[in-house]
Amino acid sequence: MALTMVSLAAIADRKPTAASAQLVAEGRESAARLYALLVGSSALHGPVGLTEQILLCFDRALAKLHGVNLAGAEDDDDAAGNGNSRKRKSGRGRGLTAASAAASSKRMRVSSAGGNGARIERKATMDDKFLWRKYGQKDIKNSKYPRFYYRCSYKDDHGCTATKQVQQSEDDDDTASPVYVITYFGEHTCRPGIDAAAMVVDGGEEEDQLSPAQMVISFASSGGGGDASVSWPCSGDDAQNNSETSHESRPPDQAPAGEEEERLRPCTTADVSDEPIMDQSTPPAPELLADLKPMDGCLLDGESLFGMDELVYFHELSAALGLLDRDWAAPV
DNA sequence: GGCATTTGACCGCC
DNA sequence: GGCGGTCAAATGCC
Repeated sequence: MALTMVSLAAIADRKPTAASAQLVAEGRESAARLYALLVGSSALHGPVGLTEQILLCFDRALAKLHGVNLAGAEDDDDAAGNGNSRKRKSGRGRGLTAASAAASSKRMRVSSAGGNGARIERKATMDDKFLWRKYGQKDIKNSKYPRFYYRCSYKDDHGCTATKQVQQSEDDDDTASPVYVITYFGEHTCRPGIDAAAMVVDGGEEEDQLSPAQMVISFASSGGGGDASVSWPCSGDDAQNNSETSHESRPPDQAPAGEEEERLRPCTTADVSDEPIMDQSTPPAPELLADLKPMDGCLLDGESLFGMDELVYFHELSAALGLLDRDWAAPV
């Protein structure tokens, strides 16, 4: 189940293609048929709930494939600067192998409104509960901004292999808040039980880590105008360490009038229910991630975070997109 | 002095 | 040879 959801999220974050959209649509239709069968069996509440979640995730994937930015997250390939980081193939002899890098890479996006570039960059990209040490910087071909390389400060002390790469997105040049794409590699062995990368995918599902998961997190501002959604494949307790996620953070000193860091909170289920999901503008301070409540229904241990009205919405959306047969069962 | 950062050089893959 | 990732000496900061 978790693997399914993560895969769907991964699909959803890639650029839409007719082929992939069709595949997702077909998968969605199959899930719908399964749902219809399960609904016919009154004693199958568990499977029904799971199927509902599958349908929701398909809907989200389809919506993204067709440019409906439900999660407010841009394509991470573009965000990383023409996708170079995605194409990482060689781990080099001294570093991560290609396999290990791909196995555990997790990405997230962090934005921060203008101002002191260096300070903001650090503020926006370093507050993830881990102590990082910069060990390199590299200009990336066809990318306007350099890529920064960090490793866990406890690499020497504890042999911690966790590393991360930070690169400013070129997509947001025209905005006041630069967006940083953070890619995590390896695991934090310095703090047993905590792994900034692995946290993204549901714990214990090794398969999930065999390919970079594409998680999307967006945040709403309580002040309005900020919409939000989160695709969160792990429990809320792990929220602070989620990576391969997208979120934007706007430091308080650069926040628009009336916004303060304390108000920058991740959206909750209620946020999503109340507002249409199109884009995020006011992200939380990373430290606030610790208090995040995951709101995507994908992997929340049997708890669907979407109401059925939302399912209908996605159903209608998919139908409007012309991808799906209209006879698949969307429960109301 | 200790630590983190910077930056040119090096390595390995394609 | 180009490229991305890492190393390690030099440098800066506290």
